[in-house]
Amino acid sequence: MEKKQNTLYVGSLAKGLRLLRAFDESHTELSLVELAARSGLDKSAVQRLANTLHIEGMLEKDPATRRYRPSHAWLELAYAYYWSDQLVGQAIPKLIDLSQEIGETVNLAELSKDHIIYVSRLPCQRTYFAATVIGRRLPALSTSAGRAIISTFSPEDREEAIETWPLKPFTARTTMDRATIRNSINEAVQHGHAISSDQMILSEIGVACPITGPDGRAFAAVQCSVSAHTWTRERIRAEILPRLQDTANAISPSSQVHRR
Amino acid sequence: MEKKQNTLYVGSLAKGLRLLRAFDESHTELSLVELAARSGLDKSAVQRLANTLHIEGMLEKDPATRRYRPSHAWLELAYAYYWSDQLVGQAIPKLIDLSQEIGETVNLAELSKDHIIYVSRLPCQRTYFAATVIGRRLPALSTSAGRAIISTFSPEDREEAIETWPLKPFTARTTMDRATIRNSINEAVQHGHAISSDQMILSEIGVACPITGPDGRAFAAVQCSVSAHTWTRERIRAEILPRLQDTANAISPSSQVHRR
DNA sequence: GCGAAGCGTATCATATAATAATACTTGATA
DNA sequence: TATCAAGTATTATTATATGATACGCTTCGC
Repeated sequence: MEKKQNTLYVGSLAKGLRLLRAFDESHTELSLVELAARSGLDKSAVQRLANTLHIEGMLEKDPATRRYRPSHAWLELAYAYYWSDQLVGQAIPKLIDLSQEIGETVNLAELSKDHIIYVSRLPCQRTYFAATVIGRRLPALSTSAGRAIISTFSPEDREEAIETWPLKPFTARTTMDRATIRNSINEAVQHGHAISSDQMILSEIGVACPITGPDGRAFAAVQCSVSAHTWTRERIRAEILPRLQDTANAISPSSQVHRR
Repeated sequence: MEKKQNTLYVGSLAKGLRLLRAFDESHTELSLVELAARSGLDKSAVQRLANTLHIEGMLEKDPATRRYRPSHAWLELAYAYYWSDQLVGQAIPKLIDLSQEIGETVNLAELSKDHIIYVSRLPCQRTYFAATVIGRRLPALSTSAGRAIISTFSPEDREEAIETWPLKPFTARTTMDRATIRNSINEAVQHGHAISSDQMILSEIGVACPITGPDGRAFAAVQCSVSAHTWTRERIRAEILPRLQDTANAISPSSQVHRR
């Protein structure tokens, strides 16, 4: 149809990947026609591709309903990812210590273009926003982790991020005003950490400290989510922040002993 | 080459998936020729397929070294998986409670053919086997979780599993003798839980209780990993087991209030 | 500092392998 | 029982993926 591009591009493979991406939090199992609808491919194509994915173990197929679901292979890919990500191995032990000390949920977030993605999560308190969020990708501007990371950018990059990176309302109180976000990030520049409330879930407060590279620019953040019902910003600053900051510093490559 | 099969099979897609699977714990980034070697495809094919995967955001490419790495998209797939797995959502809150109570690492494992796969992990103590293992797939016979699950099978299925399912030595002390494994599983049948030592890592003890479906057959297990340096089997039975068992029972669908 | 080897990149003629239309089967609904 | 929607199977056609080959850039050993 659309002559996609050069001869180094395998269209069938790309189409197959679109099928995988058709699954998300609100589409956990899909029928053939639903897959076709969501991927924009015709029924025949989906039939062939989904069948291939099934044979290759990438899609589970319910024999009764004929509907497709993600398979365990999707988790195996995550497993492979973890080994490939230097940061995760470095950070996990320190994150465990941290979560034990403060007794609250601790996350590791990485910058992924103009989003952040949660790479690691250590749930502690049983909170209602304790849903597993590993692999969740959120607009960087709307998260404490993203703002902490952006706060380490050069003024120009910072401004560009604030002006152009995407926003999406998740709660009624998600900040959609870029001026407000600019203030929040400026505060982060001052204090070395970012705090945000009610961005993803109501009455959730997030605190984050950037993990900086040798050049001082952050590419990840240690983040902590707590309930506004039991915490105030003041108490967070007093009780959580110091340890959070220490952990982030300890993880930052600039502070690492040079090895390997 | 080998005329794979019918017309409902898209070879290019399958080949692309083979590239993804070329990455594992010991192959975290691969060059073009390495990919070719590991996937069994020729250089040209890999060139095209890897390029496609890169364009589609499934592979990261280091501009300097030209080597490929898994991308964040691999985690997004895990995210989608979690939503599609009923059990995870049900289990997580209870697993959090459990890990808080006993203060040790708690895992959720599911049966995946003749392997088990770790679906969820709540690390607690900072142990040296605390490496993130979500998505790790291990021979069911070699794990406490696998044995706990098998122990709920009918005698015939149990025997078939013991005789035919794969084994692989991970440590010097991994049990490779099926008779010994049979004993272990028989014990699990008696007591409703399985304990194993030194199977994956030396001086690691695993305890697991099966999560059973309405038919009494297990498809998953709650598992707990502790260090043999601080725990004995007796103490595990006394202090961990009761709560572990309670948790597994609470998660088992047969015990759930009927909803949805 | 030179030659060779290894790797990534680019190009192209060819036929394989994916396509999309169509027809068949099944099972749910009313 | 008739109708419809969804899943499945088959086919001729051609577009699409193929893999051989050639080029250029690094890296290494001598």
